[in-house]
Amino acid sequence: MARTDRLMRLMDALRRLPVPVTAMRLAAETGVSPRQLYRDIATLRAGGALIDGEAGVGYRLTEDPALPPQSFSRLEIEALVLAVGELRQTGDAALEDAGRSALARIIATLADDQSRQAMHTVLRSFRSPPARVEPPVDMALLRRACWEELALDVSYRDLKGWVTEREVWPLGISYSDGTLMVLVWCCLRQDWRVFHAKGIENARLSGRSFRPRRVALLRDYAARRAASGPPAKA
Amino acid sequence: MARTDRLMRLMDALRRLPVPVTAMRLAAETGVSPRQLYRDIATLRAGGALIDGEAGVGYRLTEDPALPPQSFSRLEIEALVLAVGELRQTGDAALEDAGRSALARIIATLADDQSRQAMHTVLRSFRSPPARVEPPVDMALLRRACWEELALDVSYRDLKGWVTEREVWPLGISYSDGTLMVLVWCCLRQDWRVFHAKGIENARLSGRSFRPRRVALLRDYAARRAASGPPAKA
DNA sequence: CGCCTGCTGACAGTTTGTGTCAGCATGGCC
DNA sequence: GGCCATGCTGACACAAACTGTCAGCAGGCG
Repeated sequence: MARTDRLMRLMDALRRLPVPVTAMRLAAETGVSPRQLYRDIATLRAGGALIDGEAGVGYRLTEDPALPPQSFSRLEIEALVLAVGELRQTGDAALEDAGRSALARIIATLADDQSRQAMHTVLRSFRSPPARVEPPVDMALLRRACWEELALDVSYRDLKGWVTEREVWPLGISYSDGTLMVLVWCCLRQDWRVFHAKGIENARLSGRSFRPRRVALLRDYAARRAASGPPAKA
Repeated sequence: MARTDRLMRLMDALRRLPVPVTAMRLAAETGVSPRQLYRDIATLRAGGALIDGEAGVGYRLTEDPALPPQSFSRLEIEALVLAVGELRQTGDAALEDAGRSALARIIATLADDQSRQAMHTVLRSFRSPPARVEPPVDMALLRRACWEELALDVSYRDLKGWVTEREVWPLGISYSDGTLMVLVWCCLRQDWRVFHAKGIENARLSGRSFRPRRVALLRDYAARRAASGPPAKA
């Protein structure tokens, strides 16, 4: 891949050399004819690089959206920003903070200062108003149980209002349509169930850990759902 | 740059598709003959990618050298998974794909194999059922206008049903409470407005680009909102 | 064994990349 | 204005790279 490599070196030269830098100089730097240099510049521009060229002066690298191989595309960052913003709706503050923190770290790895600052600004601007709801249940406990594969004893009030006591193996937390949900293997029904978090009135560690492993159970669940449609709603 | 682009898509496919994945599948995914797929795999390997291929089984992406190692906490990863899952609700397929792709890349950088595979399983298990709504408006156009700072002429139907024609400067896309929203500077009202995406009945580039820059406008918006509460709803 | 799959070589056709030459447009200088 | 340096584009021919087709080998799995 001689060409791709050369384009990388071109970008590097644009960043490194004192501005303005002439096409002739860049051509020498990358070992290519002036004509080809112009073509390479065109390629970079087509790829999103903002290279300012002025007749009689030279080139200036205005912005470096180093999208390709290394970093994230602009759309990907935008998607993550939007997605993390939605976490507020879950009412789970720890989760939201974690999302913001992860996102901040991702943004910090962006190549150039300018897009980094731009994304930070966007991130701050779109902070949605409080409007947060109380987490219906101890999400931290649920998460810990998922990760450490610990069985839980829960009191669960289903959508009809009936309360039952069960041992469940929590597999994951999901959020959709404004509702926090927990996927569990229900030892009472010997089947998968999706509990609404607000229905979990009491949850405590049973002291037992469950087997098979969480990942294996999830795989089974995914396979079964693929075979027979969505599961019953507990 | 067809080839380089295709190699990127190949990497993405390797990260995204359930393992193991056959060469035939990857060839179809990248629109290339099986023979060429083998050549592309060889190219990626030459570039440092650790792709494990086994006869009779398929390919497995072992490690992703394209990213600096980043360490995320388990909770952070969980938050991102949950957040990205919610993107489906926006009805914007491009956005959702970008989110999944970014997430797959992040997960690929996780230190140990075990949590990586666990997250992949979780990611796949929780794929929510289709249930997708049509994007109410050309989101790609809106995004492009935001990024390239291009003014738009829109027909907007507000919540009372009144339709107006305006020139707006789109600043960003937001999603909350099940509704896609677009923050704009409205040239008609000379003020910020938050448009509901479904109310934008027609949007086309006016041919003008706007100043001040998007980031500066967003900063102003954030500052003003901090001073005087949320903006009017157009 | 038969099948699926990864993997490699060879060949031809096509595409792409490249250098050379020519010319136009623009900004700065005298 | 003339002049020069420089960005930029088109045309053309040659070279290099890429790609599909065909063929064959090897390893896992039932």
